Amino acid sequence: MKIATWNINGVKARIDNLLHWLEESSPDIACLQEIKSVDELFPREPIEALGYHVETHGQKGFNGVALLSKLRFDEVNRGLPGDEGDEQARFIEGVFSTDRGALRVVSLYLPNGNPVDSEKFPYKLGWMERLEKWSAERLKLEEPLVLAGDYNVIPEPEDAKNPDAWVGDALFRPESRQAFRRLGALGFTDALRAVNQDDGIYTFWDYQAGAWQKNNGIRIDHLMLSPEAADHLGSVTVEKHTRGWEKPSDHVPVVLDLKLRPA
DNA sequence: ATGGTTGTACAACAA
Repeated sequence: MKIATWNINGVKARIDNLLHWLEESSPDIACLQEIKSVDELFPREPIEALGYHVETHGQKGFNGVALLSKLRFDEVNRGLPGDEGDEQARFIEGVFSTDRGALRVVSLYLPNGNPVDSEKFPYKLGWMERLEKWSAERLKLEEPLVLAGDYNVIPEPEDAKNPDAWVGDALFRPESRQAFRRLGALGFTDALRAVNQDDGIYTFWDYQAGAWQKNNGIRIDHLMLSPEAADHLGSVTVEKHTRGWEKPSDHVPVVLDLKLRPA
């Protein structure tokens, strides 16, 4: 079963690319981030025409996440618990039936956190704490769980072409990296790193300053697996070619093959 | 070091 994550940076600007990618890559479950759309205006019809069920958690203008699935949703939960005042749409969980029982998949868009001297950085760290608490609870279920999305965290210097340029940035601050590592300490596996330790694997290239042409990228889109999901880990692929398409997103899809089958 | 780009119910802001 293929589970993919992709920050599409605006679903309206990216709908042609998205449909082409769905046909080409054909993930069973796709986790999208930065749809930048309210639920009512999400272009669900052409996606449903390709055989996908669509669930969104959107807001006007910014943020917004979605789950597209060839499997029927048994359950959908929107929003990361732990802060009643948080209005930002950054989290959606779907539950599916497989040959090994329930599979939980989360599409998450972790806050960027810049500038670090603003309220945005503590919001990011608070969000990561809430994610940690929520994840620790979910781990008790001992089920396959995939936390997929744009984490806005560069885990290690090897995950950036020019790590020096990111020192002090919210994506590379020690506090952000520590919070990411705490997910590992809880028992989650970074799927890409479990299958490939090479340097120079990136998932994001800025639109500015010729970053793509210089391969000045960073790896910030991650699939974190519970032990029961990691037990079924197959291949992990970064679909870098999509960054060279017309009107590309600044992120590319990361696709995980889990050795599970739909029920 | 600076400036560079793209998206969003179109206007500043986010990244």
